[in-house]
Parts: sequence; C-alpha cells; structure tokens
Amino acid sequence: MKKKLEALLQQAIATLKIQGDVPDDIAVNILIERVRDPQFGDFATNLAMLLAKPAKTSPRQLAEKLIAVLPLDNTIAKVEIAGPGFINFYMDSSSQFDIVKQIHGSGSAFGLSQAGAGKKVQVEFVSANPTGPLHVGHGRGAAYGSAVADLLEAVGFDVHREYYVNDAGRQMDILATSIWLRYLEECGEPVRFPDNGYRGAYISGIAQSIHKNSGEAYRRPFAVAVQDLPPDEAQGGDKETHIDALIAKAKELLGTVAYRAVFLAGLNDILTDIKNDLNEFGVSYEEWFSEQRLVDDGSVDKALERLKNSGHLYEKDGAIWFASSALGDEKDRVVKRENGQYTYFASDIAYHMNKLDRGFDLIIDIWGADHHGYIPRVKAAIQALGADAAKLKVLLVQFATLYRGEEKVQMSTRSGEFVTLRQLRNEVGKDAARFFYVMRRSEQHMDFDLQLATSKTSENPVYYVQYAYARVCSVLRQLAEKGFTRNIALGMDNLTKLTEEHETGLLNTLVRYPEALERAALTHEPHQLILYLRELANDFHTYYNAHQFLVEDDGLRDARLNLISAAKQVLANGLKLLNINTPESM
RNA sequence: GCGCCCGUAGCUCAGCUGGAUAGAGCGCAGCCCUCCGGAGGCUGAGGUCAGAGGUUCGAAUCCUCUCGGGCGCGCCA
Repeated sequence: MKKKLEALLQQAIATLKIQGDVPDDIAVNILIERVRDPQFGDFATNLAMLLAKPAKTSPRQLAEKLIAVLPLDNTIAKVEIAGPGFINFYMDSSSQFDIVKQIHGSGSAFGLSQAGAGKKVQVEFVSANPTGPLHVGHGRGAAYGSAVADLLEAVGFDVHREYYVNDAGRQMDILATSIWLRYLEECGEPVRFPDNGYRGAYISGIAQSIHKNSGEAYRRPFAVAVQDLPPDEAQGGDKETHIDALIAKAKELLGTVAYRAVFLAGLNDILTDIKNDLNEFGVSYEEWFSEQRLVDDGSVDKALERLKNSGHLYEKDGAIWFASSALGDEKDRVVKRENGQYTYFASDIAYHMNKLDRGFDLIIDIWGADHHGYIPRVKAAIQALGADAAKLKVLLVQFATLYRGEEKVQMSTRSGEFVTLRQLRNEVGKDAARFFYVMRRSEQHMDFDLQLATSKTSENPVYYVQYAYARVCSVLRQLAEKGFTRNIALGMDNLTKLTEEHETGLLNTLVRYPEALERAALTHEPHQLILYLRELANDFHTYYNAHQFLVEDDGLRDARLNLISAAKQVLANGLKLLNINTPESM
C-alpha cells in the first residue's frame, strides 16, 4: 500500500515538474507514514512540506497542486490537506478486510518478502573463546545474532551464519596448561595453580576425563615444571610472565604431540559443550570457522603480505606494525610481536580478508559492547585491503544485568563465578530467555528479571504473547464443544460484519506485520518485531475481553473466527521467526 | 585525559531515521466484575524528553557545550 501511494506521488511530482511548479533537478525521498490518529486518515506524507522551499511556494499550496494531479483509484476514498501541509490519505474501508484473506492464503509465508533478494550477507556472532562455557552475556549475543540472521533471511537475504572459533593464540595455551595442571593433581602431583590459570570446575572435569582415558601418560613432575620459573603474582612477580613461562615448560616437558593432545582434548570438550548449548538455545550456524586454519593455510601471512605490498606495514622496535592511524584509527597496531608471534589482530585481518574474498555483499559482526574500540582498526584493515569499509557493519550488544525480582544477581568475572547461559535456560526456559534478550534494543543496557520471565501472568510479556496464541486455539476447540461447525468460506463472505472498533483495530494491526518485519530486519532491530507482537497480542486480548466470538449468527461467527485465526497465524509467524514456541494451551 | 554508547512517567522501556496532542507495561488512584481460559476488565492521574544554546516551517530525534552513568584506550583475546 505504501509503495502504491509512493508510486502515485512520484507520478504527481513528475507532472508538476512538467508544469514547472517544481524544479526539474529536485529529487526527493518520498516518505509515507502510517498515521497513529485515525482522524488524520490511514497514511500521510510530508512531501509538500519538503518540496515547498525548492518550489518557492507554501506547503499547503503545493499540497493542493499535488492532489490536483494525483492519479486516484478506488482504493483511496479521500485525500486531504491538514496541519502545516500534510497530505492525508483515507483508504476505502472495504479494502481493509482483504488482509484476512491474504493471511489465510499465505499462511506461514505471510510477511516474508524479497527485499534482500540476491544479496549475500554474513552474520558472525557469539564467537566466544572456547576457554569455558557460555555465560549470560554471550546469551544475549546469541539471541540477538540469531534473530538478526533469521530476520534477514525472512526478507530474502542469503544468510551465512558463522562462529569464529579462537582456537589459536595464548588464551588457548593458558587453557591447555590449566587443564594439564589439574590433570597432574589427578595424578597426585602437588600442584600450585597459577594465578592467571583458568579456575572453573569444568577444567578439572576435562582433566579427569583425560586421566580416565589416558592414565598417567601426560604425568610429569610438577617440581620440574616450576623449576627456575619467574615468580607468580602472589609470589611478588608478574602473573603473565609466570604463566607464559609455565606454558613453555609444559610444551617442553610434554613434547609437541602430547601437548597437542591435551590442548585438543580441552578445545573439543569445550567447543562441543558450546555447540550443544547453542543448539538447545535454538541457535545454529552454517559454519564454525577456525582461527587456527587461517594460521595453518598461510592466510595470515598472505593478508600481511597484501598490507605490506600496499605500503601499510612498517617495522619498529623489532615488531611489525599496521599503519591504521592513517585510516581513522587512534594509533597504529602491532600485527607481529617482537617475539615473532602474530597478534590476535593479525589473524582477524586475515579473517576479514577471507570474508571479503568470499564475496558477501554485507558483513555483519556482532560483538560485545566492550569491544567497540576495536571497530576503527578492523575498518582500517578492510580499507587497507582495498575494500569498502562500509561493507562491514559492526553491531554491538550491551551486557544484561540479571535481577531476581528486586534483587540483583551478583556476578563476578574475577572469581569465575558468572551465571552460564545453560543455568539461565534451566531457570527461565528457552522461550523466555530468547524473548527477554531480544526485547530491548541491543545497544541498550538491559535489566533481565528472572522472576518476571518465569511468571505466568500478563505482566510477563512472553506469557502474554504466547497466551494470545493459545487463546485462539482454545476458542477454536470450544467451537466443537458448543456444537458449531466452522465454515471458512462463509466467514470470508461476511467479513464486512466486522465493524466493531476492536475489529478494525485488529485488522489495522494485522496489515502492519509485513512492514514491521521488514523494518526489524533491515535495521537489525529484532525488538521491533517483539514490540509488534506485544501490540498484536494486546489487540487480541482486549477484543477477546470485549466480545464473544462464538455467537449464534453463523456469518458473524465465522467472520470473527477468520479474523482471530489470522491473528493466530501472524502471532505464530512472528514467534517462530524468533524461535519461540507457540503452545496450543498453557 | 581521549574515544564510543547511553540519559524519555515512580520503575522497566518504546518512539517508524525531522512531523500532528511524546506512548506501552508494571506500580499508583477510582469504578466494574465471576464472562470462550484462570490473580480478570474499564477509567484516570503522572513528563521542562538530564541541562543550555544552535540548525528550520517543525527537534526526544540532527550539531555544539555542560552535567551524570556505562564501556574502551596492551607487542591480551
């Protein structure tokens, strides 16, 4: 409908240009809005106000000229000028019922569009280091990222979901060493655990299973391992230097093969856990992309070679730097350390080069908000690689603070006592978790009330929306109990009987679904869809409270059933898109 | 200190990319109620959109500054 009005206005402008009322060279972006207040009609445009200045006339005068040359058809009942120069469109009321037939005809496909057809987009999200289980912060990224991806798919994009596995680098070595030390404990070695090691209970679990499977194959005397080591933090030294030395010692004592075995045992165990966790959360990926792979296949070298050839690298203090400050970054960044090792950033450059080479039209990275300072250097890298930095869109997700009623759930990353995503799912369930995570704008800090998420009252938005769906199901069940038979065709013939205020309200909300979906997708704002669903549920509930559906009049009854079935369909489409269940009874 | 995000009703948050009288839920106040599905429904009060300037027909929205909150500023990832 909007597009139709837009086309009509475009024609009107063209006519005015020929008449000389509007300068030829002007190009406007026609904005058509749905109006909130019914007294101003159904749609409105501010076009006349925008064109008034270049046309050297007043908005209202121009609006009159526009209307005079506007090609009309029978779906438009009335066009009026109002306020400072708005053009209001009143649609013919008989067309408002078409939506019921349309939803009935399209079913689960209703609302889908082809807005992004032919465009390949990659969405990379979560990408948490495989050094431990996912926590509630990752949960929000998972819910948000998958929602963004699913929405894009719903509007026609070719979507590639990806998890970047940071399976190379120092953090992984710290993990492997931590596991090894716990393993030594299992073997009965007296171990002093390093201050910078991973302390979670899952580390011991992995160590135990290694011990169970391989016996004492990796046992080495702890005393030898810590011999001549620089002191740890608690011993008055530096924890980083200490652990690095310890890692080196572990590699030396175990040898490449054995060290690698411990390393992989840890990686596989944790990665499997993450995959299961996400799977149970309704999050799936087309690809799990290994950082190690970039190192192994020479991609990192290749990427740096490319930057070097285009003159973006230089050497200083024994390290190799990327001159990112010339491309908008605060300062230059090291890509290869003095000790010859690549930095994390180096493999990230290679990763983004890989993404670019795969020919995506749009690359979406979803990061925790604490990584925002990283954006300029990655954009700089993309530019330096000869691509358009606008191809990369970084979406940030703020952390969520958990509450149980009034009480804040304490989380301390320092002691490793964070709430895991799995714990959250166990407490509130998948549906509530997904809904709550996505309910707010991603860049907004959010308070996640665990108590509210599990409550079975209308205060709980998930419950409220799902309940609307279940209620329609219930009414349809009641139908048979009351001895009625539903006649869909009869209902369609009697749609004009739906003249109650609640009915027109519901019809108007249903019409908006495709727009709401498309907007949520294109702006990467899934909360828009949630908002819409809450509104729809509210419209349905108030209608339900105000009117009886199962009335004696066959035509009216079937018309109402068709209307609420349409609402049911749209609720289902929206909820399924967000990977939230649609229970038939609650 | 510099950079990014944020500040909207008592609370949690929307606000359609600059439009018409700034909305919703909870909470609060009053009224009704036992109805297909339950601790339900209806109505109302409540706002200097943090503050001050600016841009224009028009600003919660865009620009500048101030105040307040969060985060980031490693040859960590």
